[in-house]
Amino acid sequence: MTNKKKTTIKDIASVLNISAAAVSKALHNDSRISDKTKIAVRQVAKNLNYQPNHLASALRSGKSNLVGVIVPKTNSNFFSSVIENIEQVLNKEGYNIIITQSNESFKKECDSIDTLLFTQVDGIIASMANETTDLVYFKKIKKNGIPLILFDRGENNLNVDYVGIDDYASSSLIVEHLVNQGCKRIAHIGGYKRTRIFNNRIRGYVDALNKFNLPLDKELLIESSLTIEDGRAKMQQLLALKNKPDAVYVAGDYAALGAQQVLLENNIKIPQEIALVGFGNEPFTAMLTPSISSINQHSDEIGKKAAEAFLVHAKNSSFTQTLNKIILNAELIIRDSSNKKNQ
Amino acid sequence: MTNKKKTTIKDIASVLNISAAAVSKALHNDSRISDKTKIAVRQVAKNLNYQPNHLASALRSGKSNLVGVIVPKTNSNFFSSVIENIEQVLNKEGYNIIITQSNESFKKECDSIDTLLFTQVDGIIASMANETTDLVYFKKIKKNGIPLILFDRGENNLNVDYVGIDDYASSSLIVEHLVNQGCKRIAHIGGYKRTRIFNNRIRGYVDALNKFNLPLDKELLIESSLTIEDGRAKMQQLLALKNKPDAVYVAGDYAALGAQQVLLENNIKIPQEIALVGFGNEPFTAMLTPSISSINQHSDEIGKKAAEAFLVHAKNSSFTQTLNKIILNAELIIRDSSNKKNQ
DNA sequence: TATATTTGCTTAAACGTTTAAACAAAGGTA
DNA sequence: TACCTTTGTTTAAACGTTTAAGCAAATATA
Repeated sequence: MTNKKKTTIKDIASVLNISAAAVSKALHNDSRISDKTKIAVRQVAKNLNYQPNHLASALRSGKSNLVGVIVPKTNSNFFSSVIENIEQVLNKEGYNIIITQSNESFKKECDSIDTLLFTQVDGIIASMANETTDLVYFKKIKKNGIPLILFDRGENNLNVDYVGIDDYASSSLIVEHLVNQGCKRIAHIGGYKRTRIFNNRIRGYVDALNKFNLPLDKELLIESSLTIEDGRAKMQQLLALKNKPDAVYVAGDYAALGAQQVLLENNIKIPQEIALVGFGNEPFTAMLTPSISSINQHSDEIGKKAAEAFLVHAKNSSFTQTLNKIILNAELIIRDSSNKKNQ
Repeated sequence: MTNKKKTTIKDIASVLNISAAAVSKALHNDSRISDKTKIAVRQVAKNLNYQPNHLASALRSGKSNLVGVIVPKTNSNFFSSVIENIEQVLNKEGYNIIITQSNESFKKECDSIDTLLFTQVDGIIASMANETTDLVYFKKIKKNGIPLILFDRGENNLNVDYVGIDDYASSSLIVEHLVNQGCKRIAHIGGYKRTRIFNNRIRGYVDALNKFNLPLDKELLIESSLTIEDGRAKMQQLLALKNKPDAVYVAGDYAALGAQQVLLENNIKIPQEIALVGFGNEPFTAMLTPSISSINQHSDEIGKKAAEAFLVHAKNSSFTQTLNKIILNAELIIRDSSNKKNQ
């Protein structure tokens, strides 16, 4: 009942009176081992409930078969779906993933990187914390010669692989849609400008306004942490303006939810008085009343592409990490919160 | 620029002209090594950017310092917060965690267990998938002699540690509160009865009705998967009754959100016509209009206690796994959705 | 002074695997 | 017959640590 010793290849070898090396080769289907031996080895392995010691093979081969994944927080559908897809692709190739949450904290992110390096992961796939501006720890990953793949929050000057959607074009899509709905004063509750993706969304917004000959009103462009709470606060700020907007484009769904609550509490009709568009296509956007239009970020594709990008490096050990952007087209899902024609 | 060989203790040893063993001991602050040598070793280690090889020490010591965590899905605040707290406690003790999501699928859960066993984790902390009724894979963990700690969805007959809240008493708290609000027909949209925690909530509900001399109407007791979508469906089912309820207690916040949407769409006043209570205290419950009353499951405490329970086993290697339930008192957070006095 | 203890290190084996090199036996080729 | 190839295996070293055992030198004890 107590800790019986684990079965090793030596145990199998001694049962069959062959060498441990032969067992190892038989289990790896080496062409120089006879079918007879292979079958016998597999049978004994099964009988003794043999489980290969991953640590020993990892030590010998210099590969841990572990990939680290760092996300700001797993509690959104976007990140949990990305992770799920990374896991799916990598498990098939014999890799396991270690997930860590940075909680949007720079310090926690640095700790996570140290931990993952210590654990000898074969690669790191990461989306950066909101706070992060100093890239020294990500450079440390590169210095260690470990493949680094960034996604979503990660576009930068590190010259590594990046997988994400076209944020600039997404903003354009949204503004165009709102203009088509007859909106003239379109506000943007954006993320922090220092984060590249949010900056791209802001640039896309500004350039699109320009394209449609709408003036840029600085009061209508606000930076936010994009939490529900901050979405509420920034919406209240917009409602306090003398000249209110007739549409609000929020760079995150949670903040859009907060904004919507404030609008509803103030009995403002959505989309007639103020139209609302979010970003991320979290499942709840479809379930709210009114449902919120949003940008589908293709979390499944992002996860798969990121995992595949890692595998490319893992297979060519002589890799040199260079800038390699994989940009997916995003898709605007139009729902009730911005669809006047449907009302 | 390319993969320079990693520094090992041998490199440090040869620089100082001492043995590798001395270096190892110096780094572990062995009392039999002189301060002079310790200081020199640490200095050289730093200069050469030495990173201990976790795989080698794990192989030698038979411990991987990895703990597997299996959750149904990370995308709720409850699970991501439990994970965060587990990580915090375990990192301090030198452990890293590997998180896997079962996606509520029995098969995926089994795969996760196999993967974690293969990775030689030192322990597994898990919350079971909705689908799981067959415990054969969890028994496999026990058979492997690896500590198993269950939390939230995991109460069962496996005779292992369990950390969770008092679901039975929570139901009682809710029913009592609703009775105090003057409700007489209290419905319960519960989870699947086969899952112990949901069964406990159902029993608590039934017994509490009895205690307050309210009749049990089978039409008002419904099993659900507790997703937003199913919460909507089950609420619609309740509204279709000739004799509608005047309160609904939903065993999960996401389903409660779905239920609330249906109520709002039907212009039913909350809580005056129908009062609503959820379960889990997801942050969004406080942000909705009306805010939803809910049960605080103390995710932080659950995470910490689960990690501590693992550490107890890890420190006494001669452990025998027995039933050890840690049940936390839950707390009812009363908000607008069930507070008539406030309206 | 002789003996015991402490200090500070070294040696060597071990953890469980993988793999290059060696080699015997069997079969093929000229 | 003499040599080459293929087949199927063994031997031994290696991956980077940890740790029990050993030992010489310094210090303490009587």
